[in-house]
Amino acid sequence: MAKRRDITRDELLDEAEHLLRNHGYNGFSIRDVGEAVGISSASVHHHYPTKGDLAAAVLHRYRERWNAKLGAIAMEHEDWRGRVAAVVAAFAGMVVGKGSACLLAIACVDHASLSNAAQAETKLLHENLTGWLARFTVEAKKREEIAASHDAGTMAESLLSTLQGALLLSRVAGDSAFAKVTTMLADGSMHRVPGE
Amino acid sequence: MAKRRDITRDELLDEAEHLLRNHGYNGFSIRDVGEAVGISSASVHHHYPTKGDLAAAVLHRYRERWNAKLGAIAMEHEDWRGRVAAVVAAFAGMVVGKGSACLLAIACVDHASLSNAAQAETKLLHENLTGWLARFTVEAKKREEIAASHDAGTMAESLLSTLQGALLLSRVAGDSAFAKVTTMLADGSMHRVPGE
DNA sequence: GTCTATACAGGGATAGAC
DNA sequence: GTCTATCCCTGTATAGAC
Repeated sequence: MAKRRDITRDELLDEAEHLLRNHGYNGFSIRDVGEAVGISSASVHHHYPTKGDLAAAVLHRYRERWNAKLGAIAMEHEDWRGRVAAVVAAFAGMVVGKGSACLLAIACVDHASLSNAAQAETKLLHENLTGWLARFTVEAKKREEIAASHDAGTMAESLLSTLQGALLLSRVAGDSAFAKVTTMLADGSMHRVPGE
Repeated sequence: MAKRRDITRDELLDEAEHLLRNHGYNGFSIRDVGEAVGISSASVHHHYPTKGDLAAAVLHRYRERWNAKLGAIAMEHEDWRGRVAAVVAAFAGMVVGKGSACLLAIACVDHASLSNAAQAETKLLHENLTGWLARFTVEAKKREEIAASHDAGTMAESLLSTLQGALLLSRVAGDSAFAKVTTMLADGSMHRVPGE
């Protein structure tokens, strides 16, 4: 049979993303992706010539998803606490459950194994995420919702670091540990209210 | 020649740790370890029968090193800020530079690939690290150096999460980003002083 | 777009000599 | 304790038929 069901690229990316999250870049094979979706490894190569291309595509789609999500959060929430809570919820929702772990963390650990394209996507992913968080921080400072003790870039990096770390550690610490840490974040305990 | 130079286990562990940090568990081979230290893969297997055993040994030694370090910090510093600064410095020293990344983060990402022994070591590593940090937190609360707004376990987990995340992200964000985040941590901006 | 077949490299692990 | 040789499997990738 010439075609079994004409796999869509999204199906391929879904499986690749799932495997990448749970096993790391060197922990899954093109064959694994094919089997999961019901085609041969040769067919996977038809859609994405190399494993590096596949990983770059997965990262690209992931990044776009995050940008859409953070843009929506920026629209839906105007206050700092609301935005932080929404970001935390987004991380918990997009990322926890079927395999936890954010692709950014995975990509950092496996950075040396990635293709140039995938490394570039990783850098962009980090820049986009911190960019949004820094924007939120700047606006919150203008509204005097948080103290201006540190620059926005550093606060954004710190917030992202905590989220990434907590997500990663949840594999040994359990989901409840992640929930506790993010609750602490969302409570705003990281950022002093001005006047104190 | 029967023996070229009688490799010590520590040499093997040094190289294995270096490779594990920089390439992840599935990103290096037993052959790589052997070549780096100057022996064949078969000889590596003589010291550590399986790759899982080797990884478990690396993690075990790493954990003991951290426990020794944190014990020393507990002795040398009595105040919260001093201890946090020392922990941050220890992370920067033990971990940044030749390959950054903490083995705990690596082990979490590659968790599914690890042997039972290595997974158990990972869990212990996490427990030991959070254990020390929680102890520091409890004592700081008693001395009223920090507010008792959250339980010690959560604060410890949060502190460790931030450190792990910042270390990981430094691969794309640069060492300066790690420095800024940890400076913010060491300043104690995470933890309100009581009475505010 | 999918398949089978295949090339080729690399990885984990073992056997047995020295 | 180290070596060489080897087994067997897996991984990436390609060629060419359907």
